[in-house]
Amino acid sequence: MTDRPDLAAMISPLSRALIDAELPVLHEHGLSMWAYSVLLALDERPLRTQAALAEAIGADKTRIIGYLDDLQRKGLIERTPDPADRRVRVLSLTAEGRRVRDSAQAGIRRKEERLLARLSPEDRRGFLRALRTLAALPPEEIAGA
Amino acid sequence: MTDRPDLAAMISPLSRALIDAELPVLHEHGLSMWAYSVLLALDERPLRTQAALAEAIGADKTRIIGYLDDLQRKGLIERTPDPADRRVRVLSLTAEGRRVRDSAQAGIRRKEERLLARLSPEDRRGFLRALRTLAALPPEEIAGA
DNA sequence: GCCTATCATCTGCATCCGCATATCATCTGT
DNA sequence: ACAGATGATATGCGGATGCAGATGATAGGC
Repeated sequence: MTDRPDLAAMISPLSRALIDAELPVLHEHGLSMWAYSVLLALDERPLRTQAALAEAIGADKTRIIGYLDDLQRKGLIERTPDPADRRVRVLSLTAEGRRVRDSAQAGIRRKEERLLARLSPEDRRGFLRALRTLAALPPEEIAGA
Repeated sequence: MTDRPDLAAMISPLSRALIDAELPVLHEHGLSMWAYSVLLALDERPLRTQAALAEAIGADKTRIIGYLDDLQRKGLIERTPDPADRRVRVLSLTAEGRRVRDSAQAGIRRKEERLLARLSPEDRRGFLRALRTLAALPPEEIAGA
């Protein structure tokens, strides 16, 4: 029952392989991993501050600035000064940003579907459900137990 | 059906959180992640060359040397010159190496069990089976499709 | 015996990362 | 009005990483 390879020993190389597989897809769309993460996070809901964005995608708030500059320069996001608090730059996706996000994500999905096709329907279902559950946990909960 | 977060977007942060959670456990045993990987790999089967080891655990063959030096200095592994080919250093775990590996792994398992306890039995089963399947794939297979 | 390939090792380079610090603008509570 | 907190930004440090040589020892094919 408990005889299994370490979780991390299976997950980490898998994560690395996934990223290696998907990075070329993103590059075709002119995106880095961080840039793609930003587009994904902003699509779910607009964020009011850059610090909140960094927090949401697990990025360093100082390192993320360059990526935001890039995305803004390419017209994929907007940084609007918040009239209610002029320190804050409200972040939002442009129509073009949404388009690029959708087309990049479609490419990613195609790759991932071909991977998931190797699993039995039950395993696939359990895998995805478990992954959602675990990915939703705050890191402290994982560290704590 | 296909409406789900990107695999990589769930797996990568999870992998990161797992590592953050487990690193302190390894450090209690005086091990780094790479060192622990080495112990795990050598326990499964002794490897004849260091290049093969590096390949097996996805490490850089030049960067791994320092970790091997450390492990050898601590008496956890042995690097024996191969009489049949004196260029080669045959790698093996010492009894102490096995002991440290076991006790570190027990700590890791405890943490991981507490995490897996959050899953339903079916999801847990599917998750682990899927993980084994996917982790067994060579990276090229993941990249290729 | 000689040429080429292989193994372990060292070194240097460019990159990325998390983190800490500092600056400037601006907001908020008193 | 003033002090302290907060947001965006720039910068530098230390560590880790992938990668590309270069070297010395040794094997193996011819």
